[in-house]
Amino acid sequence: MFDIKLIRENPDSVKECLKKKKADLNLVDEAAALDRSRRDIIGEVEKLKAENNKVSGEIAKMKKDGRDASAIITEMKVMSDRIKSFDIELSKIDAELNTKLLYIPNIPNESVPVGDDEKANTIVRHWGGKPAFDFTPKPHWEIAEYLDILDDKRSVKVTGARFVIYKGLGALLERALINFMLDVQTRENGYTDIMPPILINRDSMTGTGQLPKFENDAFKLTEPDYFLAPTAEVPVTNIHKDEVLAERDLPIYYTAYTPCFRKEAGSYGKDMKGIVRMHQFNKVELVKFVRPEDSYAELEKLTLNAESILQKLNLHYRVMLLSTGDMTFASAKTYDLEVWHPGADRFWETSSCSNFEDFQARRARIRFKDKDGKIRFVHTLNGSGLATSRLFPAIIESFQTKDMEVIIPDILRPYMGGIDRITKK
RNA sequence: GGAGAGGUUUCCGAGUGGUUUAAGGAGCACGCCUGGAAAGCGUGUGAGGUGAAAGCCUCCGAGGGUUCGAAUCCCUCCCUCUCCGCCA
Repeated sequence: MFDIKLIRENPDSVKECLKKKKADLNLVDEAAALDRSRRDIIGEVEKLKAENNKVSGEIAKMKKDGRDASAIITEMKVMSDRIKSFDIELSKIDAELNTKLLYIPNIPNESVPVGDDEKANTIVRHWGGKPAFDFTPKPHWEIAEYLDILDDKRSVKVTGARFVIYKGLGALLERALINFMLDVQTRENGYTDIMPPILINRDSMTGTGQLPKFENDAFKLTEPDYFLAPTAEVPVTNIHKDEVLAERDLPIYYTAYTPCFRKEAGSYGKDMKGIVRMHQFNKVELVKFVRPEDSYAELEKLTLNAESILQKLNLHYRVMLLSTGDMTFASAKTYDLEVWHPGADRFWETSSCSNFEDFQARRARIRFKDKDGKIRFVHTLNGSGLATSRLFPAIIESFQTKDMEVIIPDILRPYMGGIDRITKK
């Protein structure tokens, strides 16, 4: 949620910042105008209410003394009607203003490169190197089909396009990855394991910023008014919705595995091969609630926590700092981790690590009481740690052999009953 | 899904149309007392909005309604508990 006070105090610098994020700047002026009339009406109606409260007390006293109050009561009927019509007007303006604010994106941090799209993203660092092959590496869908570990034909019968069935050692590898990632984050990096609900109510979807603007991107139940979680970020961040935390509780680190559901609206026909763009995929998520003064240091740590998974798996990747035009609506700063897919001969985003500052906290009303007893919004962060739909292919493609076997990375073998490779049955 | 009972401030808990400006108690904070502590006594103790400030306004699960006036009466919804049904 955008802070109306920033708009009230300095609309021009707000617009300057939001321009970088390609926001509709009219929203700022419209919000400013609504804020002005809102406060005008509050001034009026509160004067009337104060008067009304005073006279009500007098009426009570007269009744008690057995005096006739009918003249004043008649007078107060008029007053009451005036108050009611002001209140109706006010709640209309409140709702309009609130809607405007919910459609304004977060302001990017100063360290974020300014640009229109992903071309302006900058490479922060590389890790590892492209694996060398003495043959042409195959894409994961060819290997997976040969090894019979993924089935994207029968999943169409069960559901439809962009769903996949993991089978046999494919399912085991998927399960191993999830367990391995959760173990690393809980045992080494201090995250608490969470298994949240995956059906989400409207208020929580609004809290993290998916609604109201991006309702078409989410799967939705007809009854009740619930959505399928597009990421564990939504249920996990909303755990502390409407709470005032103690400063000593911070920072809070949560990790959660959930399936994630996305409509991928607007991507028809794109990336149809393999499992990189599914309507349902698996992801381990990292979520943090921190003090505002710590949030940028915490973003660096969170990104390293996500990177550690790729390093332990010995997968080549790069860290990108997203430009203002490529960032999501709610984010103030985002690093993407892109893992190398040798068979596809390209990098694929497998993690997105963001600091939302107080944007989500304001929407979801997540606050803390600081040392001086002052109540402030926390900063929220999250990052994938990681998405298997991009990680599974990276493993299949990076560790393939000439005769289409897949060597299991050492660290995953204990999670797979000790097997060292996937071979054709 | 059915029947019943509930939801009040940090917590317990009173309140069934007008001195409720939400009693009382506990907890917490500060002060007095004390060699120190406990007990006792006193004072204070929520959030949001608005305003330069004093102050004022709003909030008793949520949203509507009745009334000059609602924690209190009416309607809808949500949640909790008990019993029944169903079920992994």
